[in-house]
Amino acid sequence: MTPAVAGGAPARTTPPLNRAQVLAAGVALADREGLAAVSMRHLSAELGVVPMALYKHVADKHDLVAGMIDLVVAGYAVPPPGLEWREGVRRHVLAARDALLEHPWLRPAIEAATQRTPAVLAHMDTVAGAFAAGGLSYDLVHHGMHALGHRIWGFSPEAFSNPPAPGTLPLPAPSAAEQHAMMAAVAQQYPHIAAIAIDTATRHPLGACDDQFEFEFTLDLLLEAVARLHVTGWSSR
Amino acid sequence: MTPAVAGGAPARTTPPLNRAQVLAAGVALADREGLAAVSMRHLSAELGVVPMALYKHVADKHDLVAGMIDLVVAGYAVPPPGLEWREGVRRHVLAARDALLEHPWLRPAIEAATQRTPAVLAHMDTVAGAFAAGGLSYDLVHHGMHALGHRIWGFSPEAFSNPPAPGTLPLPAPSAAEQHAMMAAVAQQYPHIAAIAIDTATRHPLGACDDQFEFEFTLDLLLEAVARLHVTGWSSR
DNA sequence: CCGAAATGGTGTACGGCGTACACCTTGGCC
DNA sequence: GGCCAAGGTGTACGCCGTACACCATTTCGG
Repeated sequence: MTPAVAGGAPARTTPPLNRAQVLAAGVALADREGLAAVSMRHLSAELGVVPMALYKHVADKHDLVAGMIDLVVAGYAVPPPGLEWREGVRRHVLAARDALLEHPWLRPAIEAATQRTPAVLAHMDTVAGAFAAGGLSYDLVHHGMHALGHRIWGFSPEAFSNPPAPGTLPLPAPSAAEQHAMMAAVAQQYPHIAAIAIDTATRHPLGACDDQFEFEFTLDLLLEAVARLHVTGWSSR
Repeated sequence: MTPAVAGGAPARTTPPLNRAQVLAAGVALADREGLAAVSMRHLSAELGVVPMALYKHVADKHDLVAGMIDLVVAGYAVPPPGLEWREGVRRHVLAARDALLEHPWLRPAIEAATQRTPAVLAHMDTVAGAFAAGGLSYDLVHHGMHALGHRIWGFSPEAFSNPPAPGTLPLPAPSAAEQHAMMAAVAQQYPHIAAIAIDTATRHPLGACDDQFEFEFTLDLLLEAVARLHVTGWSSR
């Protein structure tokens, strides 16, 4: 009742939430249980609060995940200054990839996102700046950025299947004979895919594709191709 | 009552549905109203049937959209045989792009998909075959396919914003003065993006990016880079 | 110091979603 | 004629996002 000091009314049992805490909790929840688990109800429970309380801090669900994306993208590591431009761009992209590997939900979230948020724009600007530091024309920077595409965010657009994804296909493992029969059938119908699989198996006996290698392979392919255009004075018109 | 001929009982007022009809109706609905409008309830209503009836033809929602994807991908145009390999791959990818432009929902659907279905595998096999027709090693074919990534399906991974998307931002258009102020602020914070925008504006006075040009630019960049690796005998090990 | 406003958490309710489950009708076949 | 599978129905459940009215606490200008 009396104003200050202490010992009076319960004041406020817990300090009020704020947007940053909500977003951080969202990121933590997505890291732990996946993007699908980030519902307003689930997240609010996590914060010991009723679902509608979140709407005091985020406009709606889209704003929530946009904020989560922003939070992670703002944390992308920044390479040291003064690098040769190709190395600079390369480091930026690989730094983004590092963050992305820590937050597997980020990729689908970015793909589904419809708006560009501040940190996201800032990252794009930074990468464009890394190109421009090499003296490339903004025309070439522009097209080079398009060529990198989502690689700017740290992931490739994979046409080949992702790993089965946790929670999918709890089928009993097929027997060895069944596996053999299936592979034979696949080889019949998809001979080139089979040939690739065989080639890969002989080259890397233990596992499937090396994602990191594929990523850097294409990244360097693109950077080299852009560099070649640069030295030959390419222009889009 | 009596068996055959005609004129007896109403028989069946409508012939029974089948999977193909359900998938086709799903594609048509997605074309018309977008992927979000394809719910079991909505689609079933479209077919004059109760929601649960669809489950007699489709295992679940995922199976439905997988089937829809399969249906469209199976319809990708096939270039004439006998082309030089780069041109063959190029045509396959551009044919995929054509189909994709007719079905804007396909891109998010593919991105969200978790399983590879038969037509999808067949398309991958076909493209791999187009590479292999040029005598490229399967090692290089493999990495070339990874480099193409989702371009195989006809779309690039665009880091730059998609068009605002129908049904978004019904804000009143900002006044000219407001627009000017906003652009100035953006130019302050994102100087390189601003520089790109200015360069593009001077180069193509009328519109934003030419998506088709960007797509083919990167496609050709990659094909040329792969071709260069091919002639120099590249290998991943 | 008081009262008003702003801030932030609550409770209820609605319409939509995917789908499990039990049921019923119809058609074809022995 | 009787059976069975195929295909359509009806009901119900538990999720989802969020509109809206309400209440508690803090903050702040007069």
